[in-house]
Amino acid sequence: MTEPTLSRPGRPRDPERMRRVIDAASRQFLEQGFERTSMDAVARESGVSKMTIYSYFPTKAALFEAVIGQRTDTVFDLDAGETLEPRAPAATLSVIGRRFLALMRADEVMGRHRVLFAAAGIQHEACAAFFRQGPEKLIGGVRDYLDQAVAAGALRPHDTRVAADQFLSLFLGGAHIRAMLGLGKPSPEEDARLVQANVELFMRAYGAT
Amino acid sequence: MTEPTLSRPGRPRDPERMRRVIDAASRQFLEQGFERTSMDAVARESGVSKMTIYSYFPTKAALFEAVIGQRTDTVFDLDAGETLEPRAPAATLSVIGRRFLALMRADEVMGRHRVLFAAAGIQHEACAAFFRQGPEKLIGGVRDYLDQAVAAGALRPHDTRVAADQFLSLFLGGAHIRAMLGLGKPSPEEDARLVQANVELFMRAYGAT
DNA sequence: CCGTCACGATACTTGACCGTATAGTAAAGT
DNA sequence: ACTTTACTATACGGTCAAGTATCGTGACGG
Repeated sequence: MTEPTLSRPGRPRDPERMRRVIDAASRQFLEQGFERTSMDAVARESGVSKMTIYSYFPTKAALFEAVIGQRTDTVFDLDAGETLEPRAPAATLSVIGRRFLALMRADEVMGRHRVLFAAAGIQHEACAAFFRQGPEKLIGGVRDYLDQAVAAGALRPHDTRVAADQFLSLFLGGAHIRAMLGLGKPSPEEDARLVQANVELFMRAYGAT
Repeated sequence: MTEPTLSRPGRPRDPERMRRVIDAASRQFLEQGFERTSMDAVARESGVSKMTIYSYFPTKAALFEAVIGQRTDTVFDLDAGETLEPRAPAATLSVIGRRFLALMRADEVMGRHRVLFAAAGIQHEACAAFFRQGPEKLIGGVRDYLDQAVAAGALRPHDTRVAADQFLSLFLGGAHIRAMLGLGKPSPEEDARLVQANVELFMRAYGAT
């Protein structure tokens, strides 16, 4: 908690500029990847001088890490909107599935996955941060819900951690790979059927009825 | 079926060279990605002059496509080794799961996925070819087996095509993402448990007993 | 109003890398 | 022998991009 205004001599920094840089860099990194994005292009799109960017971030990799750390926390809040009803797991899992699928179909999210997979050996810290704040947190959230449903007697999985992973992974099959390869996304109807099929599989296996 | 030896004048091509080039390019592309691989490095590693490479492939992208087309067909033959017994789906799916998991854990395969995801918007043809010969063919193979099992009365899925996709996607959860991000592979014991859990989920939902 | 810092504009340095050009050598046919 | 083709070695051209250097301007505090 340092002073918000340190009141140093000279002109203060403009936080708006920083935001514009991150926004432009985010768009370009996630759309074109790390190597194909140039600092000049980021400067041009953000309307900020390249020198200013380098005054914030010492190197291109640093800007990249800032982009990855950005917004990863706001990705997904399971409890947003509808409340998760422990006694109606089929309906609740449908909601979770629909929202997870909408998330995974977003261009920004697919871009993030692509660029981080490509950076696997090189940007270890960014990959680790993403995994913690993304997939791991999501699985944990679903697991928490499953625990409630088990406590309510509505589900009987062997292991809620494993079951949460299984449920979410069901949405990462052929259609997702196809989309990740840039070969087109499924229609909303196909996605709706996917949600239904996956919830049904899950409930058949782990339902208490 | 053209003549194997066309007997043209001049020195014949050395097929061994071509193979060495593809091998070196494959290793580097799948390990470091398209952009970070240089033609000079491929020439150095393969022990072949750069000019010779360009006499085979007009451009770097062409060499890349050749690498992708390569070996994609030999990836996975479902019927290799054990025969698939339609009356014992639990055991058979365990075998399929184990082998699919071994495939997905291979560095070469993960590299292929990484590099093709990264090439999503750029190398459309390579991505399409990979999807057809990889995931699509695999799902089709599992689906064929499920059809046999249904005919034998051992399984009752709603839709074998959907069920095959579901079964395979179960192996693409957190552990797979973690590995794809370069954060380490699970132990053989963890993978064995994963196979067991997934087969159990699948059999509970779709088993005929 | 003056020092200090933020920022823009732009040119520059440096290096990597794709693809080509050139000159010479090796291996096959006729 | 002579031609034709495959191949090596090496150097080169051209482009692009990361990061820097310089000069100028504008904003803020004391």
